[in-house]
Amino acid sequence: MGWTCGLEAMPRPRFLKLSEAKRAHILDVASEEFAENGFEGASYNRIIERAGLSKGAMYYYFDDKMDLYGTVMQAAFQEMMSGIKVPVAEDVPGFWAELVQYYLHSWQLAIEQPRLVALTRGLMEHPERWREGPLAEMFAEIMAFTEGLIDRGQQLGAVRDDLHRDLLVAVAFGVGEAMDRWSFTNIDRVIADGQEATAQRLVGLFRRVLEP
Amino acid sequence: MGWTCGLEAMPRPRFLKLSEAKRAHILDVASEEFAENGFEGASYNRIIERAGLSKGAMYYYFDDKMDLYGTVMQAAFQEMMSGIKVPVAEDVPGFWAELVQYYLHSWQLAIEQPRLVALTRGLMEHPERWREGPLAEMFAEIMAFTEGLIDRGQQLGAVRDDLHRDLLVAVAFGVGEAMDRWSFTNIDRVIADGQEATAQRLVGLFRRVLEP
Amino acid sequence: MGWTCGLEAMPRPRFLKLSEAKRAHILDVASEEFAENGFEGASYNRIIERAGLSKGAMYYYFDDKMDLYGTVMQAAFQEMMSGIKVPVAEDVPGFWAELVQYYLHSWQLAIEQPRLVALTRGLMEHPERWREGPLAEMFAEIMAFTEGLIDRGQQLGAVRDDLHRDLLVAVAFGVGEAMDRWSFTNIDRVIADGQEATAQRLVGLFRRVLEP
Amino acid sequence: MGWTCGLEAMPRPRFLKLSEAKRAHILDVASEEFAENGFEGASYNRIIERAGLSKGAMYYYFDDKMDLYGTVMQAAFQEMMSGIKVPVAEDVPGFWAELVQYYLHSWQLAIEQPRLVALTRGLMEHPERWREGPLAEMFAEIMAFTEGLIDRGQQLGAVRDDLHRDLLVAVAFGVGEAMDRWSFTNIDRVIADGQEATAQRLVGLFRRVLEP
DNA sequence: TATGAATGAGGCTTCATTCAT
DNA sequence: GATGAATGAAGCCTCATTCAT
Repeated sequence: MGWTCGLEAMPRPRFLKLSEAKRAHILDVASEEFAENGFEGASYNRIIERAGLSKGAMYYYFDDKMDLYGTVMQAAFQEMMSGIKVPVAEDVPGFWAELVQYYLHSWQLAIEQPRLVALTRGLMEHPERWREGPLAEMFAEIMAFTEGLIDRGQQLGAVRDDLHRDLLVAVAFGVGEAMDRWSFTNIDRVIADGQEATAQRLVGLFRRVLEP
Repeated sequence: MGWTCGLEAMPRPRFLKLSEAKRAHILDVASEEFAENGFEGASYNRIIERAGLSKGAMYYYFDDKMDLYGTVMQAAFQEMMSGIKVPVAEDVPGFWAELVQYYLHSWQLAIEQPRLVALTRGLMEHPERWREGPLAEMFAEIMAFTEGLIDRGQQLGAVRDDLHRDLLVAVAFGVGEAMDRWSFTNIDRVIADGQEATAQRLVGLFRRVLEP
Repeated sequence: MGWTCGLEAMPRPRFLKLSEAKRAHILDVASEEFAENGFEGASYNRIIERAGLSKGAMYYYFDDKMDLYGTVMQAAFQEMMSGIKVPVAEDVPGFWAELVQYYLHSWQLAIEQPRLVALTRGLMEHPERWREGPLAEMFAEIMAFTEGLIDRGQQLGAVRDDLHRDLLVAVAFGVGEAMDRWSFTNIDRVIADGQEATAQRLVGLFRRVLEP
Repeated sequence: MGWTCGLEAMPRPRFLKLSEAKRAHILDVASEEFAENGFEGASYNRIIERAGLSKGAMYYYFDDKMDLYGTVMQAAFQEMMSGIKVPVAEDVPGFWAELVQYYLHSWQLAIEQPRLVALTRGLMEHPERWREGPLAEMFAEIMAFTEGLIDRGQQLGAVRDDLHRDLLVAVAFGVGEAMDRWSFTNIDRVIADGQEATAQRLVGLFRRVLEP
């Protein structure tokens, strides 16, 4: 199975009954606030006000601030994972090609929807906070996917196995995030150098870190 | 020139008149609060209370919350930079040895004073917030040092020059942070594998990324 | 005449059209909430939710929170009064025997259905609130019954008449409630001493207060 | 030692530094609200508003609603216990005289300051709620005093010992409360019959319940 | 110098109730 | 008959900051 299974985990029937437009508007307002301020820094009142809802209505749709946050994050998560399938590479070149695709996909997404990056960053900054609760499984899924990727690479001999897998995952994440952040800040250089060429050079960094 | 120049940049004459012990206590309490909760999440009232000061006194020493934060961060910055000299390597092996020393130094510091890590992380999470204001120059100094390092490496031929310097810096930072975070979370593994051996393996990752 | 007359006093035709099971379920949920939290502390929303009804339905069956409370209290009242007949004693021993039966009956009920006790207690705590409104007549009925009992006792010479009847009633109530509360809290002692023996000792307290 | 020891238990230095008038006004407003509505039913915002304070000021004086409640209850407790000394009776008549004095004292107080009765009633209604927390010791003191009284009476042979002490205490409390409540509601009758004569008759009820 | 009383906007959440459908 | 979306006042509490003394 793919990665959409996480979706059913947090059903909010009343919210889902809203019109697509209204739902999108609420999530848009909320995700903007959460992206800019993180969970703690975001003002629930401000979200409610900007969404044009009454207090009661918001609490009718969502249990509380955290519930809304979970919903926003889940939508973001789903969008980030859309188009990403379970790894299927059968040989070393295929593995790297697949990994490159993954990165390019997320890179593209980050450029098109920078808010997703901010949301994810806000989430990853305090991993201990989400150990339990509705966001735990999102974490678990991301981790499971990444670890599966590394495992596959090691099986194929594409990925080094002289370091702890957790460390490899952490460093790969760090490299990816740094690249995203850089390309985000220096978007004009990316365009100047050509998106394709830049991408090739960026993903090369992954191989340097991960290869045996 | 060394790295202590940052200190004079933000003079707070009234605070400096306090006794060393009192000053240290205030900064200790404040840094704990900021480290645990970040800037926005920290409660200025709580800091004042725990420091055993009156409201008036605190607002006499510091203009406001941000002013205190700046002072705390500057002290942290100074401590992190203590013992770090301007790079002097004259050949490629010397350059890597110097870089290794830098990382080992910051690694050791992170293990001994985890609060510094938390403070720095809190600062780096919202770099756009500090573009202007008292913290801007701290950023500038760190960047200048790092860029100087990279420049030196490229002059010596130790560091690749096919990528933008900013990107190299960003990725190196990302790798370093990921390694710190990992070694912090898995401190028992570090000890089990031996601190020395772990360090060797960790800094090897830097070379992979940076070498031509 | 018996004590069921109270029922017709507060007709709620729409609620009565419900099936017996549904009616019982609603009253069960509501009485639990009211028993645990009193009238003010109870959450009407919570009752509605736990009863599995829609908001509209609940407000269709009951005018408002107070209306539901009145219905719950009336059902409780009816249950408490079930099996209690108008006093018929013709002599002094018979009077005391009858009074003992009344107490034992309510004691048994309190042990079997502690919720009734909580409901009644919540009602008695703010008697001034129910001076007017649908609960006033319940009060009146209880008082009428009790006063009739005292009157009968005085006629037979079983009950003292040197104190105001209201005072006697109040004190008798107070004694009864204290005994209930005590036996409720110390149920293990009641069982240890034997329920029969305890009851005998408890009702002896009534006679001490009421006898000439 | 007397009964004033409970006082030092809950110091609120900032509140105590207020002028006597302001302190009295705040406690007056608060005690009225708590007396009328109990702890849960009372509105902290309403108290703040009626006291003419800003929100911040109130939270400067008191930690929270419960803290204010504790302070109010403690003042009430102190007033109720004022003039009550530890029992000293040496013989049976002295014991009853002392008990009568206790009741008359509290009766007088209840008539003069009915709010105290309401406050106490609100407290006693949910004893389980105060098992822990700042009010626990008030409970303990009241109980210790009452039990000490009963014990003394049993030692002298003035009080029956065929019933559990707890039961005796509970019933005595119940009788006292009922008498207070009655005399409160029927204050005109009390005056009509003469306060002295009424008191004599009322305390006679205690002896009936408690004597061997 | 130094205090600490005072502010009031804003934080998240629950409430009983209404009404268009 | 019956639904459930919507309301907005009110709940308790924390915040960074000011200012008369």
